[in-house]
Formats: sequence, structure tokens, C-alpha cells
Amino acid sequence: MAKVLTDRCQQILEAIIEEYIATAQPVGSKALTQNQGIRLSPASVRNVMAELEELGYLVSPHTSAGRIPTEKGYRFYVDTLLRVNDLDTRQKDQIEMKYRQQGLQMADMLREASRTLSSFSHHTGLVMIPRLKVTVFRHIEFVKLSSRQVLVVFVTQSGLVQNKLVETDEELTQGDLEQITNYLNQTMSGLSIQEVRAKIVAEMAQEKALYDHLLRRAFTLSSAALGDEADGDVIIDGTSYFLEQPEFSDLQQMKNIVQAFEQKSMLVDLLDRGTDAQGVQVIIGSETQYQELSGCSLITAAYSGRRGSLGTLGVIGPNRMPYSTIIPIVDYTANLISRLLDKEND
Amino acid sequence: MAKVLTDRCQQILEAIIEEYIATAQPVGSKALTQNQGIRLSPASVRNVMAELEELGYLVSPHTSAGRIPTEKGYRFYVDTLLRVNDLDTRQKDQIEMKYRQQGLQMADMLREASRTLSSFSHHTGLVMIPRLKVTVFRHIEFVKLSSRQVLVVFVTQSGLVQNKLVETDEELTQGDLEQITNYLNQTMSGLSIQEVRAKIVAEMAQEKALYDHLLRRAFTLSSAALGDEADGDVIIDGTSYFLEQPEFSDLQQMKNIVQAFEQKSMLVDLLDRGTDAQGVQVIIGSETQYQELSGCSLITAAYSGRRGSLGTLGVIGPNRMPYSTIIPIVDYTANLISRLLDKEND
DNA sequence: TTTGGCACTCAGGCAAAGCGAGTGCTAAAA
DNA sequence: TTTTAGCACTCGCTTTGCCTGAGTGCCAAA
Repeated sequence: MAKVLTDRCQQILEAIIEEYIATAQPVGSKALTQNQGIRLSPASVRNVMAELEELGYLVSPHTSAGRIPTEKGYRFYVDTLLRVNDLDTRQKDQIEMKYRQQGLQMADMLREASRTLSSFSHHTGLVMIPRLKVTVFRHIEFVKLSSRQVLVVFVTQSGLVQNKLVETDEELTQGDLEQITNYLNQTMSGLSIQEVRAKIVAEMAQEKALYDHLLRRAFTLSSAALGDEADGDVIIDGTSYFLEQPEFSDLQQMKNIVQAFEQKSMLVDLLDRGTDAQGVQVIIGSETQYQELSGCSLITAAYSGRRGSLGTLGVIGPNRMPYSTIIPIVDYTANLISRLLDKEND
Repeated sequence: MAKVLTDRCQQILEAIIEEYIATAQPVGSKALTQNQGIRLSPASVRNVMAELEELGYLVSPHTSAGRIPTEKGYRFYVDTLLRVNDLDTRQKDQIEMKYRQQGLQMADMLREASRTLSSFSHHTGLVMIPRLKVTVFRHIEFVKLSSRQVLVVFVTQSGLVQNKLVETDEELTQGDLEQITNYLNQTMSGLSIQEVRAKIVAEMAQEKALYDHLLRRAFTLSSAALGDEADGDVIIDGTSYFLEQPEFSDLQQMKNIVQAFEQKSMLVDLLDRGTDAQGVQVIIGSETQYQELSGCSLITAAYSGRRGSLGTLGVIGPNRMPYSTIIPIVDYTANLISRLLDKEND
């Protein structure tokens, strides 16, 4: 098990995977010696390939075809063989250009990120909206719309605006609302939502009797607004790139994938996994643990604001993705978004 | 050209179209006399079919296959042959149930509508968000986030909330903002956005000198917020139903459609066309005038609030859609949404 | 006007054949 | 000991040809 691959094995494995990524065709010994820079005879390559198959890095779909990488093969490639180049300045500029227009709100920025990830990678771009619970309270505002309807507008430190209509069972005056607004903005500012929630619960439990009617209202209203979080949304762009992939010409599988995209919950889960990680993460095939996404891989990276990790973005495509070019794109985009978010909030 | 089809022709055309809608297979003369209730011999049917082909209502993909309807055929079917049944009460209840949970904001309701349309029709559901310019001003609120940043929250009569971050080139106090808020809410309430815009332009031009500094700010801020409208959005649900349609097994066309969906502009245009129409509209195939959507048809209906038409919703699918069952679903949903929107805004 | 009959057409399915890319193994060369 | 050339073999893909059957158009009889 702990068998170490010789240099030559690694070199050939790398060549096979890169050839397969480029062509989507099973790779034979001859193709390798011609196209890739392997200075061995086909026969020698065959020996090595047989060994790699034995070890589980390759499979052949049938006897008289070349080899294709297994998930184990991709994993090894990503973990130890892959060298990622930095983006050159031109590409960086091109990406950065997309965010140049001013007045972008956070939501616009994330949408743009998804679009950019997709168009630069030629695969499907994913951006997870920050979860409410990791965001930081910045401002809350109550707007009275009608006698019983209050609109709660809530702004996070990172600039995300969320609003929710709350029905009250008792009429509140505009003055009441202002008082509530002021109180909450003073006490809660700068706390994370988790802390805010904890504080609300604590204060309501602890000093029940002391608090006046109004304050209780304040807490009820705000917890209604912060509670039900239209949370865990994912912005998807470039689904149509999937349709170009020869490995998904099977309509049934294609349908599974599109349905998974519409449902989003799987993607949320997968992106969630990368939230607290440093740098770029790669999830390959069955590592997703979703039957529906078999054959799909993700390249993800977390983006963060001043106060730590906010969410995750990335690219999803077939296992056979050009990791070496997409990883730096994802990496750079995550950093760029983090940087822009920081700048926004002075 | 003004040739009127005999009753028998019409009857057979109807039978053919319904058979084709059900089976997706070219319909032959024999199938008709067996499955559908045609009391003629296959030979007679053949004569009629030949005539219908002559007139352009049918084509045969090749000599030894049955006939399939042309767009002209579908158009005739929809215009004159189709009898739509009302939904029975059970179905109505099932649909209505989806909106039962309270506290739904307008945006949630429209999302639910798209989902419901899709799942009840087994095709792709579309809902156009109301265009800003047809909505009615209800409330505007300015929230100071930092020294130069103001969040503008704008609520339409129908309950749609829109927010925009505006950078000011000059600091405004919270007091200033309150004054502005009050002024705008008093003067603009109940006007359509078009009227609001007009009013702003008029007042700024007319009484330039008279207005104080603050008021000018008010107009600048609000027109910034109302101007750039994140407008013309469409909520799409159930794209994956497209993948089930045998007529789109051609991957290239499938890709065109998915791309069109991602881009949305075509759908916006198509839905826009139905905004001012009464009742259900049907757009068949090339009537969309989009190459990319060839073979696709739409069934749409406008929904409206108290002040008239707001937007359009509908279903998109292959030409071969079960119009008789989907039309009432679209119709009922549009009416239901209109009713719910009215109720919301007391 | 309708219907039964008949010859004709043509797509789709199936089997056989040939092709060719690729393999594993063996024995010779380095 | 490692590498390479050679060779027999495998097997999916494509082509070819054939057959079947659904469907047609037309004609003549009812």
C-alpha cells in the first residue's frame, strides 16, 4: 500500500492524465510517445501502464483501448504531480476588469464572480452567498409599511443586504420603531450574528421582568428577521458548459446533474466543506459522496472579509478538468473578492 | 388560402395532434383509427392526411413514416380546435396549498409560482419579475451606512423590495436623510415609477433656484436608486424537464436552449410581449423569432396587482406540449398570484 | 364517397465482416 | 537487468447488406 511510485511511473501517469484531459479519449502507449515528451518506446510505456493499472491509478474501458485515469489517479495527480502556474498579469487584469464598474453591491459582485469563473474556466461557476451566521451585524432598520406590516432591512458588515417582511400582532408607531432601531444598532453593532442571537436569547431570559414592552418587541422582530435566513444560496453560471463534455452525453446522467443544480442543496453542502480551509480545495468524483454527481469534480476556495471566512466559490466540471489552469483562476478570484470586500467596508 | 377545413379534416387534424403530443411519434393512419375515436378506414384517413399535408398542417419526416404537425398545424389546433377544461377543485386546491405558508414576500411568492408551474406542467416554469417602471411607489428609506455610503431601500406597492447602495460625494447626516425620506414619501406615494421619474425631472428643471440643497440631494439619490433597475429578471424552474423531451436529444440544440435560459434576455422579451394581453397567450416555435428557441413554445399569462398588469408568467416546452392541460394551469396560477398580490397590500 | 387491395418506399434493426488501435508476452538487444 | 522490437490476439467501432414492418399512394370495386 505504502508503495512509492518511481519517478518514471509518476512522469508517465502525469503524461497520461494530461493527454486524457486534453483529448477525452483513452490514452494508448503510442499516443504518449508521440504527443507527450516521453522518450521511451511504446513497449516500455506499456509495462509501466500495466503497473499503474495494477495499482489502481488507471483503468482500461476494454481490452483494446487505451487507459483512462481513475479517481485515485486524479487524486494522486492533484496532490503530488500537479504544478500550478500563477496567472500572468494579463489574465489577472482581464479578471479584475470585470469588477471595475463602481457601485457594485456585494450581491452583484458575487454574481459577477460566478460568471467570470465560468467564462474563464469554460466550466460551471459556483459562488456561495455568505451564510448569515458567519456574517457580522452592521445595521438594522425597521420600516413601517402599513399598520401591521414592518419591513426589516438588515445589513451585514460585508455589505450584504437582506430584507424581510414581518407581520406584527400589534401596531407600532414610527417612533417605537426608531427607538428599537437605535437600541439594536448601538448594542449589536460589530457582533457576529451568532453572538447577536445569543445575546438576544440571554437578555430575554435573564432580565425578563426588567425590560419594557418595547424592548421585547425589538427582540421579537429582529429575531424573526435574523431567524429564517434565506440562507445557503448558490449562484450558478455556465451550466451549458456541461453539455459540451463528451462524458455526459448520457442524457440520464446529464439530467441528474441539472436537477442537482436546480436543487442546490448538494452544491451548498459541497461548498460548505471548503469554508474554513486555506487555499484551493479539490473534490474528485465520489468524494462528493453524491451519487448524482458521479464523474463530477469541484475546485473550490474560500473567500473572506475582514473578520474571517465568509463563503466559498469555485468551479464544477467533469473529473477530466484542466486543473492546472482552473486552480489559479479559482484561487485568484477568491483572493480578489476578499480584497474587494475589504475595500468596500471602510 | 381562405380555404376552410371541413369538419372531418379538423377532427382528424385534432386527433393527429393529440396523438403526437401523447406519443412523440409520427402518427400513421392505422394508429389513428385504433387509438383515437376515428370511425373511418385507414385509407380514408390517408386521403385526408394527404390533403392536410398539402395545406401545410402536417409533414411526414420521410415517405414511410406517419405525419407530424407543423407549426401551422399547432397554431390552428390552439386557435380553433382546442377545448380547455377548467381545473377541477382538487387541482386548484393543490396549487393553492403551495402558497399557504404565511409571511411570503412577493419575491418568494413568484419563486414558488415558477416552481409550481413547472412541477404541475412537467415543463419549465417561467415568472417575470415586475418591471420597475410599471410598479407603484410605496415607500423609500435611506439608511446611512458610513460617512459616504447610503443604502436606499425602495418598496413597491406590490411588495417588492429593492435596495441599492449609493456613494455620495458629500456627507449627509442622519437628520438630512430623514428629512429626505419624509419629503419623498409624502410627495411620491401612490405614483407609478414613471410618474415619479417625470416628477423628479420636472421639479428639478422647473424650480431650480428655489429648491434648497437638501432637496436636490434627495432627487439625486432617489433617481440613482430608481434608475439603474436590476430589471427584467426571470425566475426559471424545471430546466431539467427539457432533457426528458425526445425532440431535444440533439445536444447542440439542447445547449442553445440552456444558454438562452442562462442569458434570460430572450425569455424577458418573450414574456414582455404578453404583459398587456388578456388571458392566456401561446407562442409557437418560430413565432418566438429566436433561432435558438426553434421547436420551443410558450404558454404565458399576465398577472396584475390592483393598478393593472405587473408581469407575465408561463411555461416553456417543446411545440409538442399538452396545451389543453397546461393552459388552465398557467391561467389559474396567473389569477391566483394576482389575487394574492391584491390581498397582500392592505 | 368510402373502402379494400396492392405495389412501393424507406428507416431502423440485426448480423457478419473488416479495420485498427491497443494490448500482453516473449525473445533479442543494450 | 532493462529496454525494445516483434507478433499474435482482443475487441469496440464502422461498414455493409439484408430484412422487416410501418406507412404510403393509387386504383378499382362497393
